[in-house]
Amino acid sequence: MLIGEYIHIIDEKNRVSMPAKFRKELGKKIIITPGLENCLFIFTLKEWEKVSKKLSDSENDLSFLKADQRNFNRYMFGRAAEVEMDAIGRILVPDFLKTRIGLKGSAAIVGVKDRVEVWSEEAWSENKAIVEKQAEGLAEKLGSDVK
Amino acid sequence: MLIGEYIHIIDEKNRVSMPAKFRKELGKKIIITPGLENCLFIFTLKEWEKVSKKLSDSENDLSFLKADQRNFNRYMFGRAAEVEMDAIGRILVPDFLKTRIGLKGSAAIVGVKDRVEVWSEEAWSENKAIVEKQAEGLAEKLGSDVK
DNA sequence: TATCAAGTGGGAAAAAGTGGGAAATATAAG
DNA sequence: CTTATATTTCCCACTTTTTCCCACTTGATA
Repeated sequence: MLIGEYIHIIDEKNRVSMPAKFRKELGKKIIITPGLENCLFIFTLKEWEKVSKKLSDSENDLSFLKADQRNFNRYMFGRAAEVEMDAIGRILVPDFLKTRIGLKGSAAIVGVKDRVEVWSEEAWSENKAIVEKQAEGLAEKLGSDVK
Repeated sequence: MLIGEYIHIIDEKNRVSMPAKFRKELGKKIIITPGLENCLFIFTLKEWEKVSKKLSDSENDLSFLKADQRNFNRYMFGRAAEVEMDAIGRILVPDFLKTRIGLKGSAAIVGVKDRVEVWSEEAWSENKAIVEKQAEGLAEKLGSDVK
C-alpha cells in the first residue's frame, strides 16, 4: 500500500526521486496524469489499466453527460504520460504537467493507497490544513467506530 | 490487550522504545497515523487493515472521482506510515508526524485496548487532568443518580 | 552482590537523495 | 546531406539520512 508523505526536490532537469518505499510497488514504468485539486496522479501500469477501463466504459454509472465524459477523458488520457524511472528511482516530470501545478523547488510526494500524488509543497500544506479541519468528524470514526 | 501508560524518551534520531509489554501484540511492523486530540495512533497491521477497509471506499475503483473521498483518502493514507521496529523494540517516528504533535524530549506511550497512542508528555498530562476532572463529575453524577 | 531485562545513546555501515558532466539522441541550419 | 546546436539520457560522485549493531545505565530480582 502506498502511504505517507515525502518532500523531495525537483531539480533543473525536472527530475524527482520517488520515495524508496514506493519504488517496489510502483514498478519501473508508471503513468503520470493531471490530477484533481492541483496535483498530479501517478498510477502503476496495472492500476492505470483498471482506471482507464472504467473511465472509458460507456456502461459505467459516472452520471456524466456524454460531452462531459468526453471532455473528462480528454483531460485524463490526452495528458497522461508513461514515464520510466531511472536507475536510482527518479522520474522525469513532463513540462506541461509541471507547469500545470506550479511545481518548482520542492514537491510533496504523497501515497494515497493505490496511487501517488505529486503536489507543490505549498499547495500540499494548504490542502492539508483545509482537510484537517473538515476531517475531524470523520477521524472520530477512526478511533471509536472500528472494531 | 494494550493497556497502561509509559513515559519514554524520543531521542535525536526520532526513536522511541515501545514498552516491552506491547511488543508481542504489536508485531514487527506497525502503522502510525495522526490521531485525535493531538496524539498519534499506532495500529497493528491487522487492525489497520480493518480500519482502512472500513473507512475508505475500497469497493469503488474510481473513488478519486469524488472530492470528499479524495480528501478523506489523503487524510487517511497520506499521513500514515508503515514502520518497522528495530531489534530492541524501538520505532522511528516520521518527522511530519513528530512535528504534528509537537513531540520532543519525552513521549507518553499509552495502550488503549487495540491501539497505542503517542503523546507529547505535556499534552498527555494536560489531557489526563481534564479527563480526570470530567470523570469525577461523572462518577458523582452516577453515584447520586443511582439511588 | 550478581544477574537479567528494559531503556538509552552513539558510532559505523549502508541506503537514499541530490547534483552535474559526458555520451547519445534529436533538432535546426547551412 | 552534413554540420552545428540543443536536448535528453545515462552514469558517476558527493552529501545526508537511515539502519544496524554494540555498549552503557538503571532498576528489579534472587
